[in-house]
Amino acid sequence: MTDTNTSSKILDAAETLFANQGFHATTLRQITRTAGVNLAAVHYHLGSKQALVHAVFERYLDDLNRQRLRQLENAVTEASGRRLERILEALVEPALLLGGQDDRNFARLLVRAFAENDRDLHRFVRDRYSHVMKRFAAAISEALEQAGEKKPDDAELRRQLDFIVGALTYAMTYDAGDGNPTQVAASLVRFAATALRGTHGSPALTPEPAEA
Amino acid sequence: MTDTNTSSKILDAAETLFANQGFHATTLRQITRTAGVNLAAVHYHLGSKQALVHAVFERYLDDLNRQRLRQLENAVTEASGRRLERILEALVEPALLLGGQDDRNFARLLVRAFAENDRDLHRFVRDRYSHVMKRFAAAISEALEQAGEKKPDDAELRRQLDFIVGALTYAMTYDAGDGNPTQVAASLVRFAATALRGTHGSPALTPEPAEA
DNA sequence: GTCTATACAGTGATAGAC
DNA sequence: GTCTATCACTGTATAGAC
Repeated sequence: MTDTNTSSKILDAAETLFANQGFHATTLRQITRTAGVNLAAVHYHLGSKQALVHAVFERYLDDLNRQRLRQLENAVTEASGRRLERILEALVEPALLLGGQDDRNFARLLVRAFAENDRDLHRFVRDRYSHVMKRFAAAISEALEQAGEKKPDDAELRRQLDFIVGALTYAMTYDAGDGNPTQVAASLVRFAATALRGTHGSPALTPEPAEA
Repeated sequence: MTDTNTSSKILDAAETLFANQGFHATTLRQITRTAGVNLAAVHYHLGSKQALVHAVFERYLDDLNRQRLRQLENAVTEASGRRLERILEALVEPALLLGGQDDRNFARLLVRAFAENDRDLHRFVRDRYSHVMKRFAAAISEALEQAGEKKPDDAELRRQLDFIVGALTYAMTYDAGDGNPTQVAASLVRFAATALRGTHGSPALTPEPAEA
């Protein structure tokens, strides 16, 4: 925010303007004017508007996932009764509850504008943070295995983690008036934990889905 | 597709180009050239590029939700054992399995570009199809109530339906290679049904979330 | 009413001087 | 590294022909 070099000034200005106006509506001229740098500087330092969006996105998500992993480290030491919930909270809470209202606005707009700029941004993000999701999948699998009767099927668990991330991403787009984020986070954790336990817990009662 | 009037020609050309290139990358000049009409025609008939996007979006989602409601009508007549699954299939399958590969590509891109053009497109869609979600919420509530021990809490059920829609929306953005849509649909239905039954079914075993 | 030709201000990008 | 000048192209608006 108070960085002095040109790249950081551009990133900071872009972050603020994107949060208030969205990606598409924000022009490079606005950004460079706000940052107090020349228009051409953004191309020299970042390459293109699309690359600038990537960079802003990356800086935000790097931070988010760092916090998730930190919270996950504490969660996996939890006694088995609530461990699954603690793990899911580590996934959900940094995204929904983090920071002040400004941060939440930014998160919301960032996610809302997810698909705006290029068609493979989604894939870019998924690849960049796949190790985080792998880590969560492993922790969830371990928690279920310890509490349940069998080792969860990996492919099925991956799909389910995607469902949770999808629900979370959708919830991140809520406007301020759309509901209490604390309540939403708690509901999502309960929803996900119940589904995970129910589909992996007791083989006799929950038949495997037909593997097509 | 074979409509002769100018409006339909524009909508058809836009639909195809959007599906192949995304909203943002597609220019009005491309659209009008493909449609064989004058550039100004899009403003005369639709008003703006944003309005054109709305119109294309609307035409697609009207169709999708019509099919959902039709499938829901059959689902609610199902015997109670699998009724919840049938209802969830009515929500999920038209979105994931519908039509040929072109339709699926279009659905994927449409959803991927959900937030692209204006910041309240999300809200626009939610408002326009809220009656569909109300109908599904009522059907799910009824199915749970009949099978379970108590009437589900409406606010909680609404949140959960949002989670399911979020997971579904996310799954709609999968690329062709990302997984078998039939498998994804089946997994999502099972995931959602398990969560719904588990959180609303037996009060003693599944404590209410703290209502903040 | 419907469509065409034309113009306009603003965009992202880039070559080349400093 | 930075800046100016300039480019092709964008969405939009409108005057006027059919």
